[in-house]
Amino acid sequence: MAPISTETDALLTPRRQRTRERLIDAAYDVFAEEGVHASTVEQVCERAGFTRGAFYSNFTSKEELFAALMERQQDILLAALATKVDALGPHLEKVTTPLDEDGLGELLLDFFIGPMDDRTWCLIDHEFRLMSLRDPEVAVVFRTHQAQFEASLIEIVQRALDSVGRTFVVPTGVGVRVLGSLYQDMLQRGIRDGHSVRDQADARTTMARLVLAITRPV
Amino acid sequence: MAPISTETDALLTPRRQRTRERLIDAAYDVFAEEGVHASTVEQVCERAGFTRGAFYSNFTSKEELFAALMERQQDILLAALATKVDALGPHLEKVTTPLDEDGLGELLLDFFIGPMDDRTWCLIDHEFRLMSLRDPEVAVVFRTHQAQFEASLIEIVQRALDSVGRTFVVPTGVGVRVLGSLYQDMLQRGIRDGHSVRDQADARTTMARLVLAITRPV
DNA sequence: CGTATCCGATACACGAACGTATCCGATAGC
DNA sequence: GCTATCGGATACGTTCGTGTATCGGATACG
Repeated sequence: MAPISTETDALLTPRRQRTRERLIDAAYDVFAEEGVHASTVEQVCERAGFTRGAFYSNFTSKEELFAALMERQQDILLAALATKVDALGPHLEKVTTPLDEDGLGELLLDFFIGPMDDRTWCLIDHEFRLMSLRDPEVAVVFRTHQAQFEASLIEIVQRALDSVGRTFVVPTGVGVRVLGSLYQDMLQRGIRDGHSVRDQADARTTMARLVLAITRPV
Repeated sequence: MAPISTETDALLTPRRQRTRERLIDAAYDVFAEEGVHASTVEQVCERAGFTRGAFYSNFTSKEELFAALMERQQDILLAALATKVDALGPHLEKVTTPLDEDGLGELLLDFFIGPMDDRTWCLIDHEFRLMSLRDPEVAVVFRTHQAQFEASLIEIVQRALDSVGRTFVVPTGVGVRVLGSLYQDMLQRGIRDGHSVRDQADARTTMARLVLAITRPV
């Protein structure tokens, strides 16, 4: 329950950095499986192939490790989204034909899927949200991440809709949130039911229909 | 981490029942504030005004207590929804005037709000969802609850829409899930930002606009 | 090749939560 | 009103995770 602080000390020997990375990698899996609070420092170290000595040499607490983990994941996520934005440039020209449901669903789901579809990430994200509901200090961090994420997402969805000549009938921010919420919902159902959203055909068509419902030809 | 079993032993003396109730009441608050795993049996007992002796006389584990808690809340929730369904009978006649945004938003939010708007419940529900993502056994219970809840909600929303002469342009189940997802999203934002959804005017209009977007006159 | 430093391993002491075994008071039945 | 049983309190031992203090080996540098 120590306060979360993002201490990115730039002066780290390569060896230290590698150790930290391995610990964060391990935490990513362990936290997802067991839950952050249920996880012990020992478990994380064991999976990383270290003892607790290594941990306390690199982090002061489990909370600091979690903060470092979230920071890293946020960077990865934003980078992935940035890549998708770029990839959308060429895509934007291709779709000039009248759109069909499947095509649009495919198109949009591809942008939601990828950065977010992983079961492991979904679990950690869900717990992060929960923490942010309890702890105002975490809420600050969460809002920051969320804002950046949504900004990227809005840009992507906006471009995607432009490319097929449609526009939201609700404020763009709301539209994106609606799509995001529904996607999350389906994703979690998938996890509970033990199958990925990827191979869930009706998820695609559901998303596609919703998009058609809350957009109109420009 | 003991398996959750719903042991509703009907043969309980009044005294035992009261003790159980008080423990569950306490758990409701403590679990919400601290999180289920972070909470200790001691904390729950302290808030309930008992010692651990009382607890272990009534429950075998924290998990069993949690199961009993969720069972009770589900009953309360369904009862509240049933009441709302009934209350919708008279309401159904009243709205014959052409609907306005605010009116519809008000109408629908009133049905989402009430059973779900409580911060405490939101926290516990969120954690329950998280548990269901990790533990298949919990997932079974969650799906059951969720199915009953959605059935009630669908009935309510269906009636409400009938009363204003509109119908979904997406499958009803999807429509309800979309509304529910967005509501949850706004609710959680409210908690993070420290204000209730109740006094968040734009939440109402946002919901109203979304409803108008995904429905059409019948 | 020797030495100093860094970093992870080992060992230990402490505290917290658990679960149980036992005790004692209240309540119900006769 | 006396007694038996029930239910919650008390007290204990145990386990588990933590954090720290110290040790030992590897790596960099002269």
